[in-house]
Amino acid sequence: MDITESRQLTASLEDYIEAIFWIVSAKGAARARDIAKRLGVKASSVTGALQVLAKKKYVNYAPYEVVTLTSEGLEEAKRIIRMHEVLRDFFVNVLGIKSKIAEEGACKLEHNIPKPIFDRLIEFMEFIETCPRAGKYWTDKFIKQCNLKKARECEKCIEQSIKSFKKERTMTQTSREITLADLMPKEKGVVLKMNRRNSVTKRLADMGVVRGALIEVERVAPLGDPIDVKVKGYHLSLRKEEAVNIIISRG
Amino acid sequence: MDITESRQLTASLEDYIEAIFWIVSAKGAARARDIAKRLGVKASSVTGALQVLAKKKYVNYAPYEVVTLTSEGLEEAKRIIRMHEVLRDFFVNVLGIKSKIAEEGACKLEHNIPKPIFDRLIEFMEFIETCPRAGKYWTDKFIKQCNLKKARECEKCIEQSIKSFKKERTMTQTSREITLADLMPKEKGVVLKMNRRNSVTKRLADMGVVRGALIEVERVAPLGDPIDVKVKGYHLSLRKEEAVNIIISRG
DNA sequence: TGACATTCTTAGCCAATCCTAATAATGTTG
DNA sequence: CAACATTATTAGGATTGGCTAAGAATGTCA
Ligand SMILES: [Mn+2]
Ligand SMILES: [Mn+2]
Ligand SMILES: [Mn+2]
Ligand SMILES: [Mn+2]
Repeated sequence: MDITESRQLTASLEDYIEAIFWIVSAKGAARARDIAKRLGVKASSVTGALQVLAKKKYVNYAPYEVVTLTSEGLEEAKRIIRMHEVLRDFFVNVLGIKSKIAEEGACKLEHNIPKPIFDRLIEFMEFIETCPRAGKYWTDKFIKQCNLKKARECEKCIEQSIKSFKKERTMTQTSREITLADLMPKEKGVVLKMNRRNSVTKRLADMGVVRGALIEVERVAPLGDPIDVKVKGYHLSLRKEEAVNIIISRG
Repeated sequence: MDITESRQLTASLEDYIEAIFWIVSAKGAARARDIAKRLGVKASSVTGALQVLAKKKYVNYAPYEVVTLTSEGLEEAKRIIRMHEVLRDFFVNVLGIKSKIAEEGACKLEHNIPKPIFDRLIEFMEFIETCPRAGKYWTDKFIKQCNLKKARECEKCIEQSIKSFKKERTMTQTSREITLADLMPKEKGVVLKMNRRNSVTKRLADMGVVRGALIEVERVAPLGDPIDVKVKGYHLSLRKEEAVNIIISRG
């Protein structure tokens, strides 16, 4: 009925975009054969999918030539990969699932998750990481217990928990405020304050860099600029002058 | 290639089975129109699905007659509904998602979850409910925080947590052992011991009634027999003489 | 019982997504 | 550059799962 080309993406097409993204990341461009291999389909199926994706303007494609993503395609790829990674991290870090099964499961489910559930899952994972009553030790406890098929020793856990609560409390009281630029790769912090209000902070706020959010440093360039961080499943790249305006507490 | 009829079920067919189960539960038998309405498809699509399901032996079907599930169909229905309910309960009870979105999301995802992930999710939900460091108050805290978009007051939470840990510890020490038959509907307990080893306890063990498992009483018949319980997402019906052999601690 | 309404099935269509087999384009190498 | 290998596309087909439209079966009620 509508004359305009539908830009709708099916689960299958999303997987093609995802695959193309990763192959392009690794090799600069994707060939049909690479895509076929990665997705476990025949080359003729890839040609068909590419023609559809090209019509929808998600890929740059001409017969017998290599494939890249358009800017719209790149946007979609990032969206899909964010879904994939959040789910995978939940499976691995919280549920303690083995990496391979977690990847496969994430890639099956990533296309069907309602947005409110996805958003809340991210918040929940943050809550687990930052709440003093849970934390890494707590999830590890769960995973270990599952793998050992062993009853919990709550007595010990409670005692240790009370101790670490008290320690954390005194630490929190004495710890100085630092900025995001002070963190090393793999370190995490909780956003306390954003010093400037401008278009950049607004963009960050849309991505979830708000008071209370958990932020993780992924990479820091040699001269400390830019800084790659992860917030709410988004991978962001910040300039140092932006990072120093984000006041955080280590944790 | 294989001459035998495939019994493979697609996501769509699983939804038909699920729908038929609920309609039969409510009305004794399902008509094509009921199914069409529930799934939001046209009646002709239902006829097609029913013909496929009948060939695969999941439904009792003859043209113009009402539909019921075969015993294989019933088994599948229970499996699918267990998936659905576990996911829904995770979304509602842990993530604090609104019931309608949780139902829809569960029904989308239920067909694609790898078994190890599903199993571990159940264990994780049990862990949250039974670990003294988490518990209902903890998840409520998370949900409330999300809905109010309000920073956590960890100080208070920690203090209260320490207090309730100590209280729980003394309670646990003084509490007498009771059996599953002593619980009222909606009460939960953790399995401490199974007094008898026989085919019944073995069947229960397969369903997850083992030491440490969380078990919830759903309904108790007027004379206290049978007792409907939920364990690991399974709905089981136990006779009282079986229930008294399951030693639990309340909570 | 007969007319009309409702329900169900059939026939035919379409889109998505995979496949195989044949063919075309491209790359490699002596 | 010619022969051969590799890679990509096309053509044709199967399956799944929806749809509309037409008609058959069934139910209802005066
Ligand atoms: Mn994926
Ligand atoms: Mn995927
Ligand atoms: Mn369902
Ligand atoms: Mn479903």
